[in-house]
Amino acid sequence: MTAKLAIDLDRSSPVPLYFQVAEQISEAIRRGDLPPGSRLDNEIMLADRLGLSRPTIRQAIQYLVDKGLLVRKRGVGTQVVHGQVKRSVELTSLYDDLRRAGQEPVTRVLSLETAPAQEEIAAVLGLEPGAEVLRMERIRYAAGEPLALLHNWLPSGLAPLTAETLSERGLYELLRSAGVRMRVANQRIGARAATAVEARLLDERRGAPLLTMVRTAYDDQGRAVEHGSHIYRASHYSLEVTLIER
Amino acid sequence: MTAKLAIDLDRSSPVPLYFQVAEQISEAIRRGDLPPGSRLDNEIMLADRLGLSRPTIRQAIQYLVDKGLLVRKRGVGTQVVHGQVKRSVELTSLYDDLRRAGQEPVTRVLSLETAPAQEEIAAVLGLEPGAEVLRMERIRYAAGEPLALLHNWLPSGLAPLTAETLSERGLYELLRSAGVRMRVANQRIGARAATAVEARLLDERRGAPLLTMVRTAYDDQGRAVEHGSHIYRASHYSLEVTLIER
DNA sequence: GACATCAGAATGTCCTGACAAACACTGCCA
DNA sequence: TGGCAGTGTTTGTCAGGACATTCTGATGTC
Repeated sequence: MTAKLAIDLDRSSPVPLYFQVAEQISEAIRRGDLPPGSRLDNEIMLADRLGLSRPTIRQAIQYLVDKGLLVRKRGVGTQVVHGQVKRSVELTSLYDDLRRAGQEPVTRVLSLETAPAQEEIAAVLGLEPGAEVLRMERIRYAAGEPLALLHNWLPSGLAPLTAETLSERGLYELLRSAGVRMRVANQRIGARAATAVEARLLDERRGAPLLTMVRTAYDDQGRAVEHGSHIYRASHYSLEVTLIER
Repeated sequence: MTAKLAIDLDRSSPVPLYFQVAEQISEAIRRGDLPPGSRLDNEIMLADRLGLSRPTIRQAIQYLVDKGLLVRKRGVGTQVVHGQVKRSVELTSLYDDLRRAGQEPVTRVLSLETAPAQEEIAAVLGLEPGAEVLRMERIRYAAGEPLALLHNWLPSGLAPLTAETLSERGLYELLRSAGVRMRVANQRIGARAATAVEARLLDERRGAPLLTMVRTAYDDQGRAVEHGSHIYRASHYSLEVTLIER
């Protein structure tokens, strides 16, 4: 059964037509106008009805297929995916995650300084050994409890960061608003027992299981923009990852 | 500087032309013929030289941009991404990971049985409560040491699995060769201390930190095809995830 | 009644053509 | 010498058309 699905286009807008179409289909799915399993009109009909060409419609649909919202099958048609597929893969930060979960994260900046990079850090960031890097250490609280100990290194001069802004907003948010566009991140997730120092900072017992994450994020150009080594209280936090295979 | 980059096409092959182009560019990057940062010819020249149209070339390049191998900028051109971007996001299994790392994983099947699904399991798999599911428990060894305790539930009748085949190959490999096409997976990663039973099975001390992963994988249609609850020895294993943001 | 065959429907691939927008560079002018 | 406007290059978007491939369901035959 085909929903009527009203889509209106603004040809004078700088937003590409295919994107306008994709957004409105996506909205319809989110609203429930297009329930899981329902079939879209075929591409030619859609193109006809909206006064667009088939490639434009295809581009819109392809965009949503890549995001995991739609499924196409040759000879069959395009359907809204079944099941509660979560949000697409995203480069999220702990801060974003907590905010989305309705919490009010609080950050305490333990240290923030520029210094010559240690050899290992310079290597992962792709800098000359000894180049200036910004090094910071923070504790993130949620619901009044310490949640994670965050340790980051950034190439110096990337963004104007102060202890004050870092207390109020997340690192990724600050980087994004400074025009840094992160595109690829590699993260390694492990676990280990808390040392005495870590236990004290995180209000855990020594030997308590901690979740560790080491991440390096790269921008458009493949330049490293951030390296982080974080530990989380396993009793209070777990990581969620959604993978989509093309 | 533009490498000459020889690409030969087989128009009689069933492999799409855009894919042939993408594969060969990808190969050239892997071989080092196209070093990071080097510029590709512009799309029109490439199309001209290969006797293809520009949309076909664009499709090939877009494919590689999505995989994180290339970067495009309007008015500038297309470049090979800097930095050592790892493999794209993939739905990997522990077995695949170990094989790729050059190890020879061994699996011991502890149990394998069909039974009515518990309520919770039926819910995550999207089945009627009490529907038949295949439940299995395995231990995975690498280099002679126990590495992980794997607990899985599958809708019954999905693939012909026996304790014998499961000892020799990975679950995901078996599912794939049975025609199951996994496309989306949601995984939650955490950590906790080992219980006495777990410690004995994994040759750890009680209370040792373990990495936990709960994953549900869905196919093309959004139907759940596998649910797993695994624990890994944190001292011997860590998870690696690469995220690409579009 | 079961199986094979065929037609219709839908997406997949590929082509040609055109204009718009962003970026880098050059040369002009103050 | 420094800033600025113009110009060329390159990718981004969009149109319209053609044929191939694959899946579903109906038809027909044994």
